[in-house]
Formats: sequence, C-alpha cells, structure tokens
Amino acid sequence: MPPVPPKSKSNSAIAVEELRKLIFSGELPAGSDHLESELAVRLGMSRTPVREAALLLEGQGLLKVRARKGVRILPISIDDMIEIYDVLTELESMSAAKAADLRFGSEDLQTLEDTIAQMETALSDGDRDAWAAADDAFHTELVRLGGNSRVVSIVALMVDQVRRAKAVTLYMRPLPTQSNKDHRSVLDAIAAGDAKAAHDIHYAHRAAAKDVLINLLRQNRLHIL
Amino acid sequence: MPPVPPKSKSNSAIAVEELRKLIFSGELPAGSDHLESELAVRLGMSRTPVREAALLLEGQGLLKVRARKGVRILPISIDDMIEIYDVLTELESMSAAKAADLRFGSEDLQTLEDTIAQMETALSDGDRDAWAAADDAFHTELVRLGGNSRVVSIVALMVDQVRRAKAVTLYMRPLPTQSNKDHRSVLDAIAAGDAKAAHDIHYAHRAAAKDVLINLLRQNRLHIL
DNA sequence: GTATGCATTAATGTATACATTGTCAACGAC
DNA sequence: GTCGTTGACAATGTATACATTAATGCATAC
Repeated sequence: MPPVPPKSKSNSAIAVEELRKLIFSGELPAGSDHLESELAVRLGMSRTPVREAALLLEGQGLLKVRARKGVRILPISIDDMIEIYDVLTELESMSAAKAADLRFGSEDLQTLEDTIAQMETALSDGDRDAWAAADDAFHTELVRLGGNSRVVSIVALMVDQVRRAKAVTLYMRPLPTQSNKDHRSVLDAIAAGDAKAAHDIHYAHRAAAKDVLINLLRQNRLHIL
Repeated sequence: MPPVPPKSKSNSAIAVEELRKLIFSGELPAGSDHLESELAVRLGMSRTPVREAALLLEGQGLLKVRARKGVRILPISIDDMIEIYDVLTELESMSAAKAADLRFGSEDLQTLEDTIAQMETALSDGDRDAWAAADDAFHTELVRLGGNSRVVSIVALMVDQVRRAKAVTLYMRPLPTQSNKDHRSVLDAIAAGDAKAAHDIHYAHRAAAKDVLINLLRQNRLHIL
C-alpha cells in the first residue's frame, strides 16, 4: 500500500493549492484576469470548488473576484511592498522579543540555528535560491518561537503577497552578507534572553532589507509586480 | 426615489452581514454548531450563499467549517485574547508613530478629537455603550491615520474576534477614566509630531487595557467566551 | 458624426439534485 | 461483556441547470 494512503483531499482544497502554485509560478501573471469557468476546465473540476478557492484566496489578498470579469491576480505595487514590510518589521521584531523572554534552551533554538547555517552555506556556494529558502525558514521559525499563532498567520499572509516580487529581485540584489550577520545576532540575543536587543536588531535588519528592496524596485522601474 | 437606490446586494453579502450580526449579538453563541441547511432556512436563501459566507467568516477567524458537523462559532479563550491584544498593541502603536510622522494638521485630526470628546461625554454620563462605541472609533481612526491599509484590515479582524468578550466585560470593569487621559496624550503627541511619544504612550495604554481585561476575565473565571 | 437606448449575450450568482464520506448505532463474534 | 465490523443515515462536497445582471455592440434618431 502507498506510504500515505491517497487521503482524498476535497477538490476545493486542491483548487486552492493549484491556484497558489499557478500564481506563484507566474503562470497566472499579476494583473491578468481569468474566468471561473476557464479555471474550472484547467483544474479539471466544476466551477463550485474553483469559486470557493477563489473566495478564500481573495481573503488572503492574492486575487480579487470581480463580477463578470473573472478573478484578477493582484499585482503588488511599491506602496504595497512598503506596507507589507512595515507590518513584517513590527510583528517579527515583536516575536524576536517574545522569543527572548521565553528563555528557550539551545535545543529549542536548534531549528533557527540550522536555518542560519543553511544560509551561510548557500551564501558561500552563491546559491541564491537555497539562501532564499533558508531565509524564509528563518523568519518563519522566528515568528513561531514568538508563540503568537495569529502573528504566525498574519506574517504568512504578508509573505505570500510579496513572494513574487522577492523572486524577481532575488538575482538583482548583491549577495546578502550583512543579512546573515544580522540573523546570527538576533539568535544570540534570543539565546541570551535579551528581548530589547533581539527586538532592535531584528527591527533594524528588516528596515534595511526593506530599503534595499524598495530602492532596487525603484531603480529598475518595477513599480508593479 | 430612495437616497440610496436599493442597490441589490448579493445574497452572499447579505449572508455575511446577517451571520456577523447573529454572532456578535450572541444569537449564535460561541461554541455552538449550526448546519448549513439550518442557517440557509433561517436566512431565507439556499445553501450556496450561506456556504460562501461561512467560508469567508472562517477566513476571518469567527467560525470554523467542519465537515458534516456544521459551522462552529469559535469561542475566544484568555490565551486568544492575549494574542490578539499583543497584535493590537504592536500595530496600533506603530500607527500612532506613523501618524505623528505624517504631521497632520488639526483638521486632519478632527475626527480623532471628536471621538475623544464623545468618550468624555459618555464617561460623565456614565454611558458605557456610548463610551465603547467612541473608543472603537478612536482606535479605528488612529490606525487609519497610520496610513497602512493592511494594518487597518488586520486590526479590524482582531477587533471583531474580541468583540463579544469586550461586550461581556464592559459592565464589569471600573469606568475607564485613565483611558481617556491616555487617548488625549496620544493625540497631543501626534499633533506635536512626536512619533516616539505617540508610540510609547499608546503602547502603555494598550498594555494596561490588556492587563485590566485579562485580570477581569481570570477573576470571573471567564476562560472561554 | 455622435449620442442614446435597446437588445444581445456572456459571465456571475443562486438553487437544487446528486455523489461522497464520516458518524453512529446495532449486531455479531470472540 | 467488550470490541470490532457493517450498514444506514445525514451532512457536506460537487456538479449542473437556471436566473440575474451588467457590459458590449448595434441601430436609430438627432
């Protein structure tokens, strides 16, 4: 028997997954419109689950359902990026401070440590994709350690919204060597139980990342993604 | 003709509104289960729009759709309240700081001023409901002035989730005289363009409000609402 | 030539019939 | 007596037919 018994997922759930893939891969480009019926054919199911998936993704800010015009994949403007990074800066810094207050032992911080190691390896290999994946994992683990499930959800939503834009700029920006030092400093502050340092270092880290990204987008006239 | 031409809203949108009303009024109590078909009959429409509304409200964290068990109105625990207040504290303080940086003139701050006046009036009248409404309006206006539309949305979501719990405690807590002083101090800091003061005062305000609420709930053994 | 209005039509919004699946209870075996 | 299996049922998940509505294009009048 299969290792994971096929475990039938609902078509609705499949539609959500598939649509997310299509959006993040760029097969459904930002700004493009798609009729429910087209998407239904494409995913091999009826309109109902596609419609439900679209409604869900609308709630997540990835697309907009427009009567008689199909769903529009939402583009991200520079202003959107600023908004999102401001939220991420705030909530991640808060998480870093809370994590420090929680006095985690080194085993609890192992995952965070691992993601940093992965980033360092990726950096010396010049493997930007691996670095981006590890960076993602670092930030996800950081907010998880913060212990606030709502912050975890909100951050995940925000990260999804900027996912495409980050992919575009990944190969445009200089190798993020400073970024790695920041990550380690944040970890050290959390391990030391120094909430204020963890907060402030991470805050500065995110603010710098935001500036780099925004300037990159402006310089390259990438006002919409 | 009517000032607002009847402007037919979709049943789906009506279902969302009605369900929200039913949840906030307590007619659908926290923790209770309701079949889609029951709700459909109750709202006088078919299952489809009810189902879509339920999916939307699930995304907003107000209820959970459970296969073959109906939708469950989500109760709020003390831990949930702590999570939510932590998010509110962070994002509202950030908004206060941004608002101060934006150097609004007194006309721009008029609405905020008005809500404070309403709170003062309500307080001297001992009208708790009016006070709560004005308090709500103050916080809403504050995040609006912060200029980050995502923060506005997130805060609205969080406020909705604690709405029932706040209603329960409204008549239990002492009259919030300190709260009003805080509000005015925040406004003054924003008007003066002092971002750090606006941030810190509001942060302390929210932290105090959280403590009052949590202690009230604990003392009254209201662990679930 | 332009503007207005009507008709067409295409797409969503809704209802409903049907398929699928998890739950519960009854029955039987151990 | 308890545990497991089976089957009926009930509620959701899905498909599809239909109603509604707004956009588009064409015709007609000015």
